[in-house]
This record gives sequence, structure tokens and C-alpha cells, in this order.
Amino acid sequence: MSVGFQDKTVAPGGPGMAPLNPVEVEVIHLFVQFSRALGQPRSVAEIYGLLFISHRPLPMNELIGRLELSKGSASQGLRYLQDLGAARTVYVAGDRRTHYEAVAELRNLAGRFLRQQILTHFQDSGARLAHITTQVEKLPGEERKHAIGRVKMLRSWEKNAKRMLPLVLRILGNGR
Amino acid sequence: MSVGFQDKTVAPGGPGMAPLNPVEVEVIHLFVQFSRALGQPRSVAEIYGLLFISHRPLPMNELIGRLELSKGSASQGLRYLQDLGAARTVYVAGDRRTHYEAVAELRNLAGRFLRQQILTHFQDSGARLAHITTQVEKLPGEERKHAIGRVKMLRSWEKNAKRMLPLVLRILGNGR
DNA sequence: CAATTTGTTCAATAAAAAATGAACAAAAAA
DNA sequence: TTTTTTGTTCATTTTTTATTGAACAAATTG
Repeated sequence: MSVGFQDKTVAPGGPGMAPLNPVEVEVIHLFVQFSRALGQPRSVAEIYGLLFISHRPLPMNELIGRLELSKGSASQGLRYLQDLGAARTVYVAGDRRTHYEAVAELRNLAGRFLRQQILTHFQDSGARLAHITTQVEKLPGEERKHAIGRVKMLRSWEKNAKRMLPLVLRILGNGR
Repeated sequence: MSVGFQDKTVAPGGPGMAPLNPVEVEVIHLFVQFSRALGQPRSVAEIYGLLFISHRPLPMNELIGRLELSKGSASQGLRYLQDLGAARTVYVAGDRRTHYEAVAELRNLAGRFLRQQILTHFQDSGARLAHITTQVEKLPGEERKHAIGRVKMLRSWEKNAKRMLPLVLRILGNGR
């Protein structure tokens, strides 16, 4: 089918591209819902969902065609998933395109995701808390008393959050 | 100070409004960071942060002035926090304005937040999974085999997530 | 009563996040 | 070599989300 010229950003389930079957639709929907709860972009969830349910590795090309994504979204989404360890590349003999498959080990996945989220958002919260602890002493009487209690509370919250992480990961790990 | 006429949407730390002290600034910053990780709006985090560290209940008025919020944001943010159980109203004698204080019991807070997030986003995921389970049987050989495994995996993930919730809440509860 | 304060609602606007697609580069095929 | 395929990057556009502030209502004060 070599008519040449135009860029092949193939249409929805376009030329020679199977439309999504009911199971694929439902599974993708599930991941999209999940992604909303986690604040991840829909396109990434769609890509992961399709890779997850697909019985063979897929090239970017096919993700674009069947999910109606732009090249840009597909490329960026795949990179994001790879960085997260949620997708990996697969060599397919006789096809020069890179193929992708889902990595489905929940333990690693969740672990990396949590770490990424937590590290980017909480980086220096420990240092900040320490700093606040000293600043609090400079407050006038009334306020100081209350503030000291609150800062203690914050530190306790932080401690519990840290205690929780490994536990959460262990439970998730049970699911393989 | 009754010159009349203009709406009192008071300026930053405006007339007769104490600017935020260093401790308040830092604590608010902490909550704002936290809110980003959880995908909550900044204004809500600011309100909660100031209520949390303040040693006395505050009227909406003061939140607007010291945090430089619009009336709308303040009103909506406070309602959101109340619905979540993260803030409550307090009666202050001789002042007709409603005053607010932070509710700092992490167990309830986290519990309600998780429930809210999960219920709104996952509502019918159980039913969906059941439906997928039946649909999978209609797939052609190759695909069916793989899909059955994946669906089993999804069900296992769901089970683990459910197991985890009470545990997480229990640990958080230890912090009072 | 009229004037003022307190607070809510919601259409309009601003800000942030995600998706697009054109421009480009590298590798492979013809 | 030229052409085509495969893929990345990033400025622009679209979509989504959050904030604003004007209009309004209810309660309070004088």
C-alpha cells in the first residue's frame, strides 16, 4: 500500500487497524478511571490499559491507530511508562518497529509510582519541619504553646506516613 | 472605621490584618505541597494550613485578608473542608461572624478523604470487572487465554486494595 | 425602615495540564 | 543516493480545573 507522500497518522481503527474489542474497551476504561484517582493523564492510562490486555507486544503505530492518539502523546506516554517501569520494549523478529508490552508486577509498579510522587512533592519536607521547629520558639506565649503542639502533630504524621509505605508495598506485593 | 459604600474584600494583610508570620508561612507551604501530591486545590490547602496552625478560630474575613483569597474561594474552600470533616464552625461570643477551626484527627480525615476519592472514582469497578469476566469468554482462543490471566490479575489487585484500606487507616490512627 | 455586614452562588476569566501536529533526525529500504 | 519509515521534540492549541468577583439573599444594626 505504498502511495507515498502523506504522513501516516492513521485514522481511528484506521486502514488495516482493528477497532478495540469490548474487553479492551472495558479494561481501558478501568485504567482510565484509576488514572483519574491518581491524577495521571488519560492518554497514559489508555496506553497502559491496551498493552496490559493485549496478548502480544504492540508498536507505537498501533497504539496511535487504535486509541486515536497523536504521535506526540503516544511517544511521551510510552516514555513515561518506561521510566516508571510500567512498560518495556520487546524485539520482534522481522519488524523494525519497537514493540512494547506492559509490566504487570504491581509491587514494583506501585513502589516506583509512590516514590516518584512522594519524592517530587515531599523532598525537603523533613528539613522544613525541622526549621519550623526552631522558628516556633520565637513566637509569643499564647501562640507558641499551640504551635508547639501542632508541630509535634505534623512530625507524628510524617513518621506514620513513613511507617506506612513499606507496609503498603508488602501487601501489594502479595498480589504478585 | 465606617466610611461606608465599598465592599470590604480587604487587601493583603490589609487594613488591620496581621501579615502571616514565618511559622504560618512554612506550615501553609507544607500543606500546599501536600495538596499537590493529592491533587487538591492550593486555596483549600492554604485555608486548612492557616486554620491548623492558628491558636484561635478564624472568621472567613480573616482568611480572605491574610491569605489574599477571593470571597468565592474562601466560601467554597471552607464548605469543602467542612464536608470533608477537616474544619468545623465555632461560636465566638460577641461576634456574629462564623468562626472556623481545623479538625486535626488524621484517622477520620484520611478515612473520609480516601473514601471520597475512591467512591467517586471507583464506584462500579466491581461490577465492571464482573462484566469483563463474562465478556472475556467470547474472545477467540489465543487472546482469551491471555485475557483470562489478566482479568484474574485485576481481581487480585482489587482484593489487595480493599485489604489495604483498613490497615492504612489503622496506622494513621495511631498518630491520634 | 434603610444601611451594613456576612456569606453564597455561579457565570466569566485565568491558570495549569494535557494533547496535538509540524519540524526534525536517524535508520532502513529501494 | 533518494525515499520511506520510525520515532522524538517542543511550540501551539485545546481541554480541564481553579479562582475571581458581581449579583444576590439573609441577618443584624441603628
